[in-house]
Amino acid sequence: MTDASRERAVGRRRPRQSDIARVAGVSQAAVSLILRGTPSGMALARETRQRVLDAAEELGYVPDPVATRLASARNAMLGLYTFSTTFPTDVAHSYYPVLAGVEEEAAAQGQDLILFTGSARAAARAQDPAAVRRVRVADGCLFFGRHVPEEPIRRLVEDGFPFVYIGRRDEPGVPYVGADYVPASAQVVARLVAAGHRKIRYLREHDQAPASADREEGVLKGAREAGLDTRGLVAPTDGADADALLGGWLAEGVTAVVVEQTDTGAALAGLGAAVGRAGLDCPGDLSLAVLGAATGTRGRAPGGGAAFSGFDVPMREMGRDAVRLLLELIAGSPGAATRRLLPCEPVEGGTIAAPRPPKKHT
Amino acid sequence: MTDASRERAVGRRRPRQSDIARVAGVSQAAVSLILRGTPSGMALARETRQRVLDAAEELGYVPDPVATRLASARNAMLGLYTFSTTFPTDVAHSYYPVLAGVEEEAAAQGQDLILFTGSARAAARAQDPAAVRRVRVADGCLFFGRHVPEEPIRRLVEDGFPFVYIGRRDEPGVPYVGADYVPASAQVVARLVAAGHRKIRYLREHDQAPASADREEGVLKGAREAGLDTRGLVAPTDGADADALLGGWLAEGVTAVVVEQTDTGAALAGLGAAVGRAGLDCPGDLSLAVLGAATGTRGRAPGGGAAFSGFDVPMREMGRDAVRLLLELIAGSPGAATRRLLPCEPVEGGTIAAPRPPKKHT
DNA sequence: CTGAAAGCGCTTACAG
DNA sequence: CTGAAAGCGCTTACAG
Repeated sequence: MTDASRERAVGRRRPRQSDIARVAGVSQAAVSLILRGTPSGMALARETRQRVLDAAEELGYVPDPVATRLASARNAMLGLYTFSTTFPTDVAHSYYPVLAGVEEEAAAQGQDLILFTGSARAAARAQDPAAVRRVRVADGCLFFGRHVPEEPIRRLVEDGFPFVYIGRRDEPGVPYVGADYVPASAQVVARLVAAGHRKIRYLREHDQAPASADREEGVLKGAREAGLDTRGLVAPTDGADADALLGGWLAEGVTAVVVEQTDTGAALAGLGAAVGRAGLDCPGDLSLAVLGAATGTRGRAPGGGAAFSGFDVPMREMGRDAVRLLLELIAGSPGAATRRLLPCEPVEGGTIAAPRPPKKHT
Repeated sequence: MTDASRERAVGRRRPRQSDIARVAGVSQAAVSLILRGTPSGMALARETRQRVLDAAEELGYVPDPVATRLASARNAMLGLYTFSTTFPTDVAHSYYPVLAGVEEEAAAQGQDLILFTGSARAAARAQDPAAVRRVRVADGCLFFGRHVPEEPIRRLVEDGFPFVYIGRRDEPGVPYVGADYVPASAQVVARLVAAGHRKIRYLREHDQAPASADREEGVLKGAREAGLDTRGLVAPTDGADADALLGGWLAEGVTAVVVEQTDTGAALAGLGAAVGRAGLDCPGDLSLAVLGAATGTRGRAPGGGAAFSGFDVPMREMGRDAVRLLLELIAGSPGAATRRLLPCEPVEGGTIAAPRPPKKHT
């Protein structure tokens, strides 16, 4: 068989190890050993190795990740499963920087990413274990999203499949990388108090997620530490009732509002609009603070060009660190804790000022 | 061996078809047939099938996706190779909707996406053929990006690897899904002419990409068809010299400017700023048209709140169609043409008006 | 130092 | 109608 006819015989089909073996005149197993650079592979005759390497190059060989994985080795592929579309229609979607961080670190670590298209449909009937189960084609998987099917995840835990949540989770034993909202939120309240505010309100969305629970906990903690009255402090909203809420608060003498910023941005958008309609100046008439905008995607205060005061969520870093943790889990050697909370950077911003009328400082 | 001890022997390990086979007293292959509900599976004795189904249920069997994919010779994984980071830092990056379309269609077709991260960067700084070759782990691959290494791609063509470009390409034989810029651009000129403009300029970026070439071709075509003088019509810019260009044009009596919108948005941004600095009203003093903003991410005209007149690039649809075409290629049965141009939807917008002073219409 | 064999968990022809 | 066999493309012991 000539080289030419041999190549033709291989045809359109992807080259595999046995093709290389035939060309190089060695066994298929030897090809595997040599290509992977294992000790036993390196021990083979230098000239043999070169022949194999050349043949692989010439044929354009690339290992089949599925076969590799089945034969129980590593893929160098990390899964990314978002419980919603990965590329949301809303371009400014708040969790985007997380994905950028994931991609960045994966690239740095030489890992490719498999996007498990959580077919909007699958999310709806998300209890379908098969949908989640296919993440096994990767060495490990990152999960991301507020609404998470519990049952399929539990199975993954049982099977010992390595995965990491992006965002804190309540379920015991589940590794995650989240943001440390409690102290960050408490500190925002402390700043308001330091500026002279005593009548504060916290506007949060109607949403049950660990991130929301943590922010509220932090706000309450901050209020208590400052000796503030926490009755009526927390006000859930969907954004539509902002005018009424704002009106009531002004009448009560509220001078500062803390707002939760989440995916939808509904609470902040609603309040911002209400402030505008009421013709209020921020921070002149009312101080505002926002809990958790993504770094670099912060909004602007109503009317002014000032950035919101509050803190940033280290989304990019969360993505990066989640990749690192996942890789540690895959290697079987989690270096540090497997449940991590990253600090949120305070943002000075320009929406906090002393309350009007200015209180005389003692 | 009792049933109990057998079950214990199976232990923590996930149940597989051979376990079911043992319990139900049939062959492993029969289990596969029955579980998959194939014709041959359905043909088996009703009672036998029930026994297998029961055993599967009892053991909590779920098929291993890795093995399934290996055996069925399809990975159900499509590559997505972007010649830059997939998740760009700039959230408003213009090609984002394409990715959304890709994800959407992939999900609908039950395909997962492999993001080639590390390799992308390596390819960029090395023209490293090995980097691009890695895409062969997928069943096929989508390529996307302006700056594309040619050599590795040629290699893929030779090997018969299925792939599709998103965006028109000049290389013969390369399948693509692009936008039909020529007629869309010509039509924009026609609209300007219909509004009474005779002195028009086309501002394009310094960039050699098929998309840019097509737009220019369309503008020239439109101008010729309207009997306009095409000398001096086209002006390349990097955005920095906008003031000078604008000044010159006004002196010449130019009443309308067509601008190319690309990734960077430099041309449009530069001109918009210049118009603002000159204190001009748009479209009162100058009509503007933009060639190719992504649907839903259009900018706003300087000063006013009006959307730019021009056309939309059907980015989302390009992404979707590229997935469809790729799947056809993988199946070996391209239904329609393998080089497709999708129509661009005209955008009425609010930046085209009759030139001032109004010309008397004959 | 080298090669042949078994196995990962499935699917799919192909004999009885 | 049913079952045993081969094969998907790899890895990893294990003989020579």
